[in-house]
Amino acid sequence: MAVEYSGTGDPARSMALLWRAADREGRTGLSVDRIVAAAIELADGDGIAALSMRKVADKLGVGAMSLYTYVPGKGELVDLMVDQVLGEPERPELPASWRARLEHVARSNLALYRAHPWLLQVGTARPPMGPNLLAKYDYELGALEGTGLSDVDLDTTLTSVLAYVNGAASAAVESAQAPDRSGMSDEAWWEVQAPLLEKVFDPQRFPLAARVGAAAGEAYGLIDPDHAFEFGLQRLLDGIEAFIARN
Amino acid sequence: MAVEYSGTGDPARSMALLWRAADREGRTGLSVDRIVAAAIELADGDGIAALSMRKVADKLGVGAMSLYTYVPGKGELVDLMVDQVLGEPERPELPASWRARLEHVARSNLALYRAHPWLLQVGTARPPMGPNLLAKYDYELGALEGTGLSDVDLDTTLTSVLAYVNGAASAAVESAQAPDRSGMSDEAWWEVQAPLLEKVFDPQRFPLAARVGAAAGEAYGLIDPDHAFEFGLQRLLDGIEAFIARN
DNA sequence: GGGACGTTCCGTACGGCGTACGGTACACCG
DNA sequence: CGGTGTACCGTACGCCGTACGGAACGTCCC
Repeated sequence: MAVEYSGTGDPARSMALLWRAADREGRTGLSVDRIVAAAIELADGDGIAALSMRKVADKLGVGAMSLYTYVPGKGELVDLMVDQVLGEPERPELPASWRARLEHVARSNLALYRAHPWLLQVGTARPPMGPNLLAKYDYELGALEGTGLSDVDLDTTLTSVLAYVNGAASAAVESAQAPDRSGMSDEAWWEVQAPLLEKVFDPQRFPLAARVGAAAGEAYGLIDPDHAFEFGLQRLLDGIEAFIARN
Repeated sequence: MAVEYSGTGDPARSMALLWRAADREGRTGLSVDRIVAAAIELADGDGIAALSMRKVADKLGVGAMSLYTYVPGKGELVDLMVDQVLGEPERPELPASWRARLEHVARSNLALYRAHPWLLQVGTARPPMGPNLLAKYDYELGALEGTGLSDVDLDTTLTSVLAYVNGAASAAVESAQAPDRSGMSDEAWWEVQAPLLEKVFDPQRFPLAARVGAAAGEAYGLIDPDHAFEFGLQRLLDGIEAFIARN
């Protein structure tokens, strides 16, 4: 397994692609849009590890090298995929309370990660400055409008919430994928693991881990990653509420 | 870039490796420990994308296939790397206040991610149940001891903090790596990006993004990812404090 | 000392990857 | 109909993880 980073090619070319300047269509009907769509479909289904230029090309009934007429390389293709899916979530009028708005933003991001788990693997520093990223940023900032926070605090607060969502969504999404990926339910996994662990783990040495681990295992279903997501989100929003109140 | 998942081989073999049961040393001095150490060094330096069995073997002056005498495959090797680095942080006696303790836990995890950025890319569902993971869990639960929370809430609260740290550390670490990886400072990157963006971005359409983005850019240095990390952490802890108080 | 055996080490090979390079075949313009 | 630009893509290179089978070695028994 490795990690996908952004394209490092000509920034002007990348920007033109993101904003679909000079969008052509070849004689076989190939286009940037179709390539990006096929790539997203592949990554959604089999994970980003299974995304290859050859497979994208196969899916489109085209030779692998034909893709390079439209896209400079795989890095740039991933950038395009990212901006593309960032445009998917509907962005309805937001409710009146900032807290309900921010909750909506958080859950909508979770849903996006759920739909496209590979988003969690692509770097977010130096993001692809596409139209959908910008629209998303604008929309999400709107959640905090009217709270009286300074512009800088607005950005920082949103960043913190998105950081939390990223981390909690990682746990939730991975946990949801694990059974499929491994062909083993959580229960089955534990049934294999528990007796092995028992042989090497000394509860005397780590009493807290033993006690709390057992309690957490017992309560599984009540405290799965989805509930952990909501719990942490509410705590974070409580803290933000206090911050807003005292500002 | 792809993503590294855990080994999917024989769980008993994996467990034996993690706990170093039956640790041998070959005639060339090869051993699981030396392989894991070499792999960590490679991943720390060049990222997990640059970690390959052949490079690990080269580093040890050994043929690639020799590694497979000690380690079933790359997935298991990554598991071993993870448990190994989880054992690195010192775990001193914790301060008296739960809040100071939890802050310590959060910052210590950030430091770990900084030291081993590739940790952010490996899946955490179905974690490798090694000695150091368990020790870490036990130690970190200790931060919340004495707060009066139930065992289940203990686990959930810790999970939430770690989720936040994971997300915020992703941003901080990637942002710190970006200049090296791209050979371009943040300023240089913006100098290239800004004029391109100006051509396609309409501030009228996204007034909030334009205003706040400008303010955030202006304040950069004051609100870099490190400060965002601390800001969000304090908000989250504030929320947890309220939760503890009302429990 | 000699032989047998188990383990360690690894050369080779297979199927996959991203993509550089250069050629072919088509659409369009004159 | 001929010329030109571009879309398409076959081939090849250097990587990857690892299956397979053989070679080299340490150890033990006779």
